[in-house]
Amino acid sequence: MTTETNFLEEYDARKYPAFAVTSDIVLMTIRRGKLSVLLIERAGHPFQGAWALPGGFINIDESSENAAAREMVEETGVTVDDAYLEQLKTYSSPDRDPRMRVVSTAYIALVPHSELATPEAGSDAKRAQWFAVHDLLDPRDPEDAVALAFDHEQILRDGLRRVQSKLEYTALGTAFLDEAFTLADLRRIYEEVWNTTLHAANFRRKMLSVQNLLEEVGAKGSSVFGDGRSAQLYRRGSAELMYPPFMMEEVEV
Amino acid sequence: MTTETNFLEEYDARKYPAFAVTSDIVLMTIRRGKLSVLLIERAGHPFQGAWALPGGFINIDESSENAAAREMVEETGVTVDDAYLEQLKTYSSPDRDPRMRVVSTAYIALVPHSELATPEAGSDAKRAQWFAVHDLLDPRDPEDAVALAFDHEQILRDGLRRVQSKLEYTALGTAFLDEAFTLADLRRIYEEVWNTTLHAANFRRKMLSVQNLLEEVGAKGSSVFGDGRSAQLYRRGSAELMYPPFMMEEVEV
DNA sequence: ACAATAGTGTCTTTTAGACAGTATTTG
DNA sequence: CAAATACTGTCTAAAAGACACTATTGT
Repeated sequence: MTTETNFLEEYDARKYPAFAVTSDIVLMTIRRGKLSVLLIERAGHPFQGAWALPGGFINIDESSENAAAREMVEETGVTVDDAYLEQLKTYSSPDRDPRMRVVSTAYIALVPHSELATPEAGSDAKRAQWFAVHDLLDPRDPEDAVALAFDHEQILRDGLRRVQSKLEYTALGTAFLDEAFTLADLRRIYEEVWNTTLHAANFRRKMLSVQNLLEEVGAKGSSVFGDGRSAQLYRRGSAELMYPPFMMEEVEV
Repeated sequence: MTTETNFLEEYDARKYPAFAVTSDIVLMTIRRGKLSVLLIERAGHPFQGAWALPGGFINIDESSENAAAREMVEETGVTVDDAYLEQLKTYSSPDRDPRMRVVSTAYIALVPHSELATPEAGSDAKRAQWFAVHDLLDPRDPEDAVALAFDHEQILRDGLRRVQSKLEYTALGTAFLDEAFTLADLRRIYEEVWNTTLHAANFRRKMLSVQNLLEEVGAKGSSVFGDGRSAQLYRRGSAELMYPPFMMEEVEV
């Protein structure tokens, strides 16, 4: 921490504003065919009883990414090996937490649902629950409306948009799936994250046309919710990026 | 963590690790035809004499974005009205600053070069200088190599990549230009940021085909470095996004 | 056998890339 | 007028979208 002598004084932390720094995690999976996010019910004030993203304070000797991974294990039982983890954005509005000055770096975590322990397995006894993301953010039924604590609804919206756009030009969709999956499985990921329907034949042609994106695994299996003919299994290949990208429909202005 | 009711006490900042939080700014412009970044020579330890991104501690009552804008004015004379400002990423490795625990949120700022006061106009007397980004990050001449302080080279690389990819699907290129510009001006922005050459006729067709991306301004003018026939002037239109995108060449693997 | 989904082939439309050639303006 | 760049038109290749049809598997 310290190397020299005279500037130590000058940079004493007490001479600068001190902040609490947290990591919040947007943990998403496809559960029962729906894009879902894990939320935790707040036990204390403020926002008591409201739902919030899992997260917590980062330790003095760890990075915020490390903190995100640690909190995720503690609160959800998901370990980083299973999860894709990516920094989303940092939220620093001075009044985002009424108690104190907290700067929070949000992370996106994606997991195959099969990897998940029951959320209740977290070490502390807080109640955790999966929520369907689209129902929560754009409720058709008023009953689906959920009030999120702090600025967590904004964080969730930002996280959803990030995942949606990354599906366009990366192999990120596979992060929702087990190692071996069918093209129908992958297509359903796209359909659910984008909240749309896709043309199966064209989706196949597109995905298989990208070099090294997917590679066949030497077996056939049934798609997750299969009900007919079983299909070729694939695993993720070495290509990280799709070029040209596979774009969502243009957003209406 | 917290489950109790006397939360005020429990959330006292002194009970949690306290961090210094800073904002660093990747301020870029096209100067003399080259994509350039403003760096400041460090006066004190560590990395004394090395070049660093402008930035500084955020105040207890402001957001990190606000701090970035404020520091930019203080150190470079550029005000936010002139600049495009966007959060890049947060850097939080525990050993990124040898003196103390500092978490820094980096921002990208883009300005038309004509808007710039001389960098020396900053309030504190530190030396500021423009560097050509591509020469700095990928020096062909060993003389161009510049050692950046802290993890600022990584931040600059991340910032460059962000700007490069945003040119693909947004109207961000116009942030480098004055209000009225020619298609040749805009093309030169793309060429310089992507460090490539583009086909002028196809570039024109692409840009003009996106609805509301550019609108004619009722006059002709000469391109910034024009030497022949003068051209139609455009200003940025209402469209934020380009669909379909205008992609860089595929990155080699 | 039938239902259901996997997978193939092909036609059309759109977009990208290349490039020839004309039009205008500056010096 | 010459040099230089703006601008237009057109051909070709690649990719996207739509859709008909065949193949294979589970029940």
